[in-house]
Amino acid sequence: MYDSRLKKSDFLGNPFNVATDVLLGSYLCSYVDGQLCVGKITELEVYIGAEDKACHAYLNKKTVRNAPMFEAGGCAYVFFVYGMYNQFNVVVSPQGVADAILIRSLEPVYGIDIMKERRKCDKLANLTTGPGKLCQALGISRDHNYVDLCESNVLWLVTRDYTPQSVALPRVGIDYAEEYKDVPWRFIIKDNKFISKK
DNA sequence: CTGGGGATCGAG
DNA sequence: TCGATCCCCAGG
Repeated sequence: MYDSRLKKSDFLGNPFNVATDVLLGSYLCSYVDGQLCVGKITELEVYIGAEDKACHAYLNKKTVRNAPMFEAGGCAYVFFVYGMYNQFNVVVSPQGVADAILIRSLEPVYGIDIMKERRKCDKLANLTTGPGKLCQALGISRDHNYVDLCESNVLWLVTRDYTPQSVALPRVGIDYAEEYKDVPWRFIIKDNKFISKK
């Protein structure tokens, strides 16, 4: 189990299809400090470089920080915010197109004791329900920026084993994004309780 | 609700 | 070089 990896071509379709038909319900796996952790992706957000005011690469503007977004689909983009948290994104689309999917919540599947230790928290529902929390729980840091999720033995993705029903919602924490503030580009697994916000 | 915390990037 | 701002979270 957990050996049926997502492959390069899985990341190259329309970003919204990749989000709901490939990534939602698939498994994010990390092997950090000798510890395997696995979580099912229950919540994510789509960011589109060319037009999206909430996207780091709005207007395809490339900077040192967002450069990974311009890599080909399957690349990891990890960035640091608010002085203490990391956020993990899966880059999608072909090289040169700066689209990415922010992973917002997971349902813990394996390595739960390690997650509890890293998070200094015993409550299952609080381990991975937020983009900063899940990075902490799985040991994801900026060391993993640019990791090739199709090849890495540190951070990778495994195909989902069923087709979850998805629900579209507005994205979180982007009040500055004007007309893109309320677009329903956040997707969750219907009726799953491992979600960051109602 | 509040504020900590540090990297980032564009303005000057 | 500086400083406003940031795809958040824990604690009260």
